[in-house]
Amino acid sequence: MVKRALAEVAVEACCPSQPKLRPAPTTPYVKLFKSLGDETRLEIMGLLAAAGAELCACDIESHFNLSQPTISHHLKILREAGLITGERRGTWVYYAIDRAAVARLAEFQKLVGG
Amino acid sequence: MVKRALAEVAVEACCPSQPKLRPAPTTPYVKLFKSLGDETRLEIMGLLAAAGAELCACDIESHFNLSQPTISHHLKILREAGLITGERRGTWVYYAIDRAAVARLAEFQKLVGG
DNA sequence: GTTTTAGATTGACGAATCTCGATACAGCGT
DNA sequence: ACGCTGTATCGAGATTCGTCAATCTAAAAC
Repeated sequence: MVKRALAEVAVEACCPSQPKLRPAPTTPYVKLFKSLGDETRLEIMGLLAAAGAELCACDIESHFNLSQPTISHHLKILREAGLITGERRGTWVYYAIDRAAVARLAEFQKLVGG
Repeated sequence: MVKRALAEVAVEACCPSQPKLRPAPTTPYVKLFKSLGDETRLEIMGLLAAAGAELCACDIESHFNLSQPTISHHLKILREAGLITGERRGTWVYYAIDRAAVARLAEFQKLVGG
């Protein structure tokens, strides 16, 4: 009788009472992934990675069929997400991949099961 | 004279003529990052990671103050991005992190400078 | 077959996002 | 000081996205 009652409970419940599952905070990564979740911005990252060095904004612009304000906007988003660094030298601004960003990717990767 | 001419060019040009920089294709990662670029979906990933096992949809829903259709929608997006797997067993659907997704994150990481 | 319950789908609305033209700002050269 | 060039910011329009209530489908129990 007891045995049967337990069996019934097991069938009825899909979730055997996990009241307080405490996942690691993922909020810090939202901005990171939101920034990477755009075709143009990802291509900018690929461009900087392929260059292996810093590129000036005009260089990046010339690789797209997008207006200058649009590229500038994307560069700003990448900068604010900590994915790239931008340094003004004279008239031009040079952008490069921020290596700390790669580290944060590794962190998240470990978090989700690496 | 020749020397001086070269110097002038170096000053005037920020981009020393890199006509065909051929970055690795980043397009395949767009959907991946777009899916991760949402607070709720990222938290679902954290939940599944913390569980270390599959969870049924009802379990995931109970951790949010969002409607059932909304969670279902997010789960679909994560599934279509290859980030999680969903398997129906009887009445319930069980979700788990797709380990291949972690591998793709590592790929991208290597691409941008790991 | 009917009822019940877990999930998925549909349609609609508000918010966020991408894009552009126009404009403003920063540095260099004259 | 003035103009010129590279970059950033400011609206505004168009599209995408997150959310919900309502509805539909799938599987199990009766």
